[in-house]
Amino acid sequence: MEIRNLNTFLKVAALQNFTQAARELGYSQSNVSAQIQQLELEIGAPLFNRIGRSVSLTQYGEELLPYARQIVSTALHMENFLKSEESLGGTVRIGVVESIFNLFMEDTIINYHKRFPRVKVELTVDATATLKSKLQCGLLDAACLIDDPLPKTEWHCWHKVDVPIVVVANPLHPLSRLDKINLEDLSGYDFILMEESAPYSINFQHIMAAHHIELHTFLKMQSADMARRMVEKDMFLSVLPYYTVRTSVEHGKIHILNIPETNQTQSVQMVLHINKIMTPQIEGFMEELRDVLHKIIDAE
Amino acid sequence: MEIRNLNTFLKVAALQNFTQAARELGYSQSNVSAQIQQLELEIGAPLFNRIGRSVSLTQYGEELLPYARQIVSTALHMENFLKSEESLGGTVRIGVVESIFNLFMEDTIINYHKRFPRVKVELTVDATATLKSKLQCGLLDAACLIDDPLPKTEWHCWHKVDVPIVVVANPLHPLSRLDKINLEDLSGYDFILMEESAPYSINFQHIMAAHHIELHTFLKMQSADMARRMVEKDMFLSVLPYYTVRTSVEHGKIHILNIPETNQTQSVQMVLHINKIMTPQIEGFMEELRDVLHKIIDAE
DNA sequence: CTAAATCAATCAAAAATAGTGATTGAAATA
DNA sequence: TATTTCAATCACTATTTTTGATTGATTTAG
Repeated sequence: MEIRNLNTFLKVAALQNFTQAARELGYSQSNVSAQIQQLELEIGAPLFNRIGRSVSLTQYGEELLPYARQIVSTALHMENFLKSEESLGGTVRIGVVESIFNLFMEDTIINYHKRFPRVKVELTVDATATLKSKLQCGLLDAACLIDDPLPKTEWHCWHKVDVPIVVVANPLHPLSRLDKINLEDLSGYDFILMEESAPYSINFQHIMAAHHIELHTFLKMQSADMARRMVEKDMFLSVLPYYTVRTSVEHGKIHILNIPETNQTQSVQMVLHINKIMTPQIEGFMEELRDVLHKIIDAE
Repeated sequence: MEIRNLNTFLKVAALQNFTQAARELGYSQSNVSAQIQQLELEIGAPLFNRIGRSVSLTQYGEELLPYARQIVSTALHMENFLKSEESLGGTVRIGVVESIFNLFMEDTIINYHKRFPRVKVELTVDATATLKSKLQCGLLDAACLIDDPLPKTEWHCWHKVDVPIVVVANPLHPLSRLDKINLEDLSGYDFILMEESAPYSINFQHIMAAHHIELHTFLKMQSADMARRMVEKDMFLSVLPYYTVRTSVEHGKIHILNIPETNQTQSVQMVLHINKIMTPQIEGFMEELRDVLHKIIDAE
C-alpha cells in the first residue's frame, strides 16, 4: 500500500479507464493493471467493476477514494513545501572581515551548504566598521567581526572566542633577535597596520600614544593576509591576530615579538543587530562558523 | 517518497537511533540507513544530523515530521477501516423460496462474494408466507419471493420479473395427448400442489373453485423441485412456475398443458420490509440476484 | 453483419529496487 | 587502553516493478 499505487488508483478512478490513466501517468497499461490488482489483493476486495470494457468503482473503491485522496494530496503538498523557498530556503547575507574570510570561510560554507542545501549565501568581505553599519541598516543579516565587546542594547553577540593580538616581524628583523622588547624599542621602525576601522590597530595606536612613542605607520590597508605576506618578505613590523600568522610562525617565516605592554586579546564574535529577526537559516550559519572557529582556534 | 520510507523515518526520528529502529521495524540496519538516504536524496536535504554516534533531526527533518505523521497515520486508519466490519462487512440475511434457491442461488452467491468479499451471507429457504413474516419482524434483511404485487405501504419491491405459471403433467399422462384442455378435464386427476403459502397454488385453487370443479390434491409440500421430480416419475399433475420445469420440458420429461383459463403469471421479486434500512450490502445482493435472474429467465 | 478498433488481462523477460550480512571506522564507554 | 556501540558502506541476493507482446472480449464503424 504505497503512495504510487494510490496515485494510480486515483487516476484510474478519475478517468474510468486503465489505458488512458497509464498514458497520463507515463506507465504501461499492463503496469496499471498490475498496480490496481496489487491494491485489490492487499485490501482483499475489488476496487473496480470491469464489465466488458467499461470501468467503474465498486463500493470498496468508493470507500478507498477519500483516504487515497487525502494521502496523495498530503504527499504532494509535502513535496511542494519541502522544495519551496518557504522550507528553509531564501538567502542569508553574511559579512566577515578579511582574516576570517581567508581562514575560516571555506569549511564554514561547505558545512553550511550541506546542512542547508536550499539556502543561498551572500558573503560580504569588508572592514569591521563598514560591516557594522551595514548590519545597522539591514543590508546584512549577520557578521563575524574581531572587536571589543559591543553594547548589548544594540547588538546580539554570539559565540565569542578570545584571540590574542600579536606584534610580528620578519625573522631577520633586528628586533627578532631580542628575547624581550620594550615598547620604546619599536620607535622608528616601519609598521604595516590595518586601516582605521580594525579595533586592534586602533588599540595599538592608543597604547603607543599613551607611552608617547612615535609610531611610524608607512602602510595602512584592509588586508591582514597581505600584511602578513609583506612582513614575511621584508623587514616590516605589523600588529595582527595570532591565528592569521600561526602557520607562518610555525614555518619560521614570521617572528612574534614579546612585548608585555602590547598584550591584548580581542573577541572573534558573531554579531546580529538587535532589530534583526533570528531565523534558523542565520542561526545555522552562526553554528557552523562557531564550530569551524573552535576547531581551528582551540586546536592552538 | 513512499509510505514505507516515511514510516521508517518516523521510527528513526522517534528513537533517535537507526539500529533500534531497524530492530523494531524488522529491517536490517543497513536497510534503514538506505531508506533514510533515499528520502534525503529525494528531498535534497539532510533529515538527520549524525554527529558521532548520536542522531538528531535537522530543521528539514523537523519540517518533514508533521507531513510524514499525517500520511502514515492516514494510511494506518485506511487499512484498519478497509479491513474492519464497518467497511462493507457484516452479515446479510436473505430469504428465498426453494425454487429460487435451487435455480439461481449458486451463481448469485458466487458473484456476490466476489463483489463483497467481506460480507457474510445467511440464507434461509422457506415458504413465502414464512419469509414475509420474518421480514416483518426483522429476522431477515431481504427476500426473493414469487408473489402477487404487494402493498407499497408495507413493502419495498425491486426488480420484478414476471414468470408464467403452468400446469404440468407427465408426458405419458392422458391429458398430455390433447392439444387444448378445458378446465373440467382436470377433474378427478391427482394433483401435487405447493403448500398453502405459495400464492400461485392458492390462485389455482381459487380458479378451480370459481368454476366449481373438484380439485383432487393428494399431496401438498414445500418443494417445487420434488413436485417436478414426482411429475417426471408418475402420472401426476402439478402447477408450477415455468422456469422450474423448463429444462425438463426441453428434455421431454414433462409436458405443459394448454389450458387458457389457468393462464397466470406471477412476479419473482425482491422484497424488503418498509422499516428496513437499505444498505449497500443488501442492495448489492439484490443486484446480483437480479442479474442472474435476467440472464437465466430472459434467455427464455 | 462483418471488419476494425479499443480495452483489460496475462505472461515472460528485463530492469530496478529493496533487502541482507559482513565489514569498517568513528565515537562513546568501561 | 580495550571494548562496545553505532551508522555507513559494500557486494550480493531476493523481490518487485515495469515493459512489450499477445489474447480474448467488447464496442464501434462501415
